[in-house]
Amino acid sequence: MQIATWNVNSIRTRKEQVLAWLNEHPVDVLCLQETKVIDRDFPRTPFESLGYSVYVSGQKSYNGVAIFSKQPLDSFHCGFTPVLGEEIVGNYDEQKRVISGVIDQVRIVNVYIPNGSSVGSEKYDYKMGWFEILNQYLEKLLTEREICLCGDFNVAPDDRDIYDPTGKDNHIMASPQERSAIEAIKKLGFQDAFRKLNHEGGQYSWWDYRTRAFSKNRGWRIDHHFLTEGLYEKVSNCWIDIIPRQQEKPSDHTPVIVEF
Amino acid sequence: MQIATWNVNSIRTRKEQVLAWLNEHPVDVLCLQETKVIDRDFPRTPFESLGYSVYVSGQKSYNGVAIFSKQPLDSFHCGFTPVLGEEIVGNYDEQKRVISGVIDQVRIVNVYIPNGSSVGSEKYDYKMGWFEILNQYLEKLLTEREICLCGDFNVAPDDRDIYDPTGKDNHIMASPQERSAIEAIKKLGFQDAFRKLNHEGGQYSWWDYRTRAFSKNRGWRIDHHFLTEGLYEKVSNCWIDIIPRQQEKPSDHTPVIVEF
DNA sequence: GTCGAAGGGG
DNA sequence: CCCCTTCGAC
Repeated sequence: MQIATWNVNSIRTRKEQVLAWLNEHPVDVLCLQETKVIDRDFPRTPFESLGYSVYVSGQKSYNGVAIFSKQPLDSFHCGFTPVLGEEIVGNYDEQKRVISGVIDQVRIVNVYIPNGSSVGSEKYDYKMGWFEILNQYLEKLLTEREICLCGDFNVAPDDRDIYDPTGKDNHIMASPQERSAIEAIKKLGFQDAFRKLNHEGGQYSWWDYRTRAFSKNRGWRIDHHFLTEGLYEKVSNCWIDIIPRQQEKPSDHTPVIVEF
Repeated sequence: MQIATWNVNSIRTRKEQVLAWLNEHPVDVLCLQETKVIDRDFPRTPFESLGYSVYVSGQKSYNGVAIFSKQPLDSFHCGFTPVLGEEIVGNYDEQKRVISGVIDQVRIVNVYIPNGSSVGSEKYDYKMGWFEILNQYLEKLLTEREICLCGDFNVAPDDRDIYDPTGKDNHIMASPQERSAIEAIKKLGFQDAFRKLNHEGGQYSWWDYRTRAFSKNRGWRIDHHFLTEGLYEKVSNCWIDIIPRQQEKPSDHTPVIVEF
């Protein structure tokens, strides 16, 4: 089974590129982030024509997640609330950042973790609060079955995951507190699929548009698959496909694919 | 000599299509309207690389005209003021709608005539006032040499030039007053090059984006070449190329070419 | 429908 | 740098 994750930065703008990529890489599951479209306007049909079942949870302008799956998903839900209840979740489901379903007794959890703006900002606090809810949500789901938790985490787990880590310890996506949140996920029993087979740095999944970072390969590895032990041990490959980032009008992220 | 006119609805957005068209149709002169860009930001270089001299008169967001010419232009000017003086022109040169130069003893006058919004509106009055100044401007230039007056006139000269003329006599681009303004130009000695060789209706140069008018061929012929007698008698062909209007992300207008 | 602008976001 | 929205224009 191949499961890919890709922050597409607007599915309507990236539709043709995603279709072309799926034709070349007919993965079993594709998890999308930043679809930026309400469910009614999601361009489902072309992906359904490719043989995918399409599951979406979107909002206007911002955020939004989706799962394309060759097999229909079981036990599908959106947001934290169906698992944790409104009491615990509060308003953390207002932004559409979580979508999940089960395929072959594996629960896929597709997340778009808040960016956090800058360390210490209000949005940073929201990010950290979001991680706490995510932790509780995962704890509940772990009682059921194996989990593939993937998506855009907006965190580079360690210094190998940044083109130049010097002076980045107070930088968003690299602060100790954000990395602790990743460690907490690992403590639950999740392991970084990419790091099973790739031990070197220098492989990235996101390059900032603003500084023309891609042409200088000033990237970050912030898109991940975190797997429970039963899946992790079966991982045969995990790689980043930078080709889509080289196209005309690309997303700032590029797909990451795990195979097990 | 071939002279084309094309309202491109933003030269920056249409750059590649105009380049592709010029490669297929290496006309001697291309007159553009609605370039929608200040002169500093006009993408001159790709057209110069094709062998054209580039003359521009643009403004931010709206209007804007340009001439591409295989031979450099003589006696080049922009607006009415160089010919009529500020006294007569008033503020009619604030909007960039006129550009002119001489090639092979022929004066090219490229115009983007105001749309006029709706009959009786303030913008309609501006359009009619603009026609009056144009008339005076042409009278002056007629003392010099033959003239090719071309561009987007925003007027369908007669009922053959509208897909369905019924009930259009109070419609913008078809009102008696606008058609009188075209008649006044003819009275100065100009003749509609397209009508020398095409007597039937049903050939259009503009189709509204809004109503998907192109797919239903609900068009208007509002882009013209008006020629003085010495040129008109030499006209060997005049045709509308609808291919560019069939492309992806087209302008709402398509090129019209005269040959003499 | 499509354009450019302006403003918010990353 | 690129996306989205809202706006006026045609």
